[in-house]
Amino acid sequence: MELEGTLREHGHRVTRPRSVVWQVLDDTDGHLNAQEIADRVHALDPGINQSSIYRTLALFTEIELVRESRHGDAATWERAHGDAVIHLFCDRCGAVHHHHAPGIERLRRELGAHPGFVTDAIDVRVTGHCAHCNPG
Amino acid sequence: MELEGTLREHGHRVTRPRSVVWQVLDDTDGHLNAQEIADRVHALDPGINQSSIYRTLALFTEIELVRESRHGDAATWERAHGDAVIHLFCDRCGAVHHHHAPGIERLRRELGAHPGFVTDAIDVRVTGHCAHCNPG
DNA sequence: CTCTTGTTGCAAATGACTCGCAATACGACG
DNA sequence: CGTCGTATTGCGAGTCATTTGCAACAAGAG
Repeated sequence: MELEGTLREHGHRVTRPRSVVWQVLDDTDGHLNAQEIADRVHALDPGINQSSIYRTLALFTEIELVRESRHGDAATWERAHGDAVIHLFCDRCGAVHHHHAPGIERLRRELGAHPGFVTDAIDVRVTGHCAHCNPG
Repeated sequence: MELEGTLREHGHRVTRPRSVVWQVLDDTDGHLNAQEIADRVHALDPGINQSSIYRTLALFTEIELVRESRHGDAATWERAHGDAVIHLFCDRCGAVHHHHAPGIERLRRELGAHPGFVTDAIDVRVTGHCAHCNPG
């Protein structure tokens, strides 16, 4: 199991909050904010504390099980995924879509040639609106 | 003068806080956080209130004189600039470098062909470290 | 089963940012 | 240049998501 292995690998224990938070994120194909995560976690186990959820998300982010994004003042979390994915933020409905863009590898190569900086992660974020969220 | 013109254009007045905040941002070639902006503003005019600085930054962002970024939980502001610039965030010293990348236009064209989403702005952010900030 | 120590739940604290409101000062107009 | 209407400011008091201190708890090694 991915969760248990990664936790152990980093010297962490497998606990109830961690299992449940992971279950929620692993079941979701997209971004969730703190409220949404808390709601879903509490649906599975109402006894889990909000602080523990935050602590768990911070840990998962650190060991790269999940990815945290901030867009404007909204924080969201999603299962970690490779770089070659563009995030499309809809300014109308707030949804975050994914778009696979192999061109990012080309960008990475280009940056590799940039002598002043050593690239770690690339995050491409596009703002705009979904086709069905018509311009207001 | 760019500031006065843009403010007037949008029906806003030119005031002391706005002039001073603009002077600070316009004199800086890079990103500043709220603290740094406040310090520099107060060096020019200690009487300017922090709330006014925030309100001014929000206004400038809205009329696109400046650009606000969030990286992790840090908010920074810089003079607005076109899309074809990549932000390089150094995880060690916190600096934000710019890298001109015309390839972004190609990406924009590619996204234009994506039927489900209408692109507004593209923001490419790279994390890593400056060449002189050696890996720890 | 026992013991060590990483984790949790709770409640209080934090801190960046926002807001309400009376006082102020832009800048249009005469 | 004065006058005036209204946008904007300064101030202090909120707000609210997230963090933290700490005693109770439980994972999991032996």
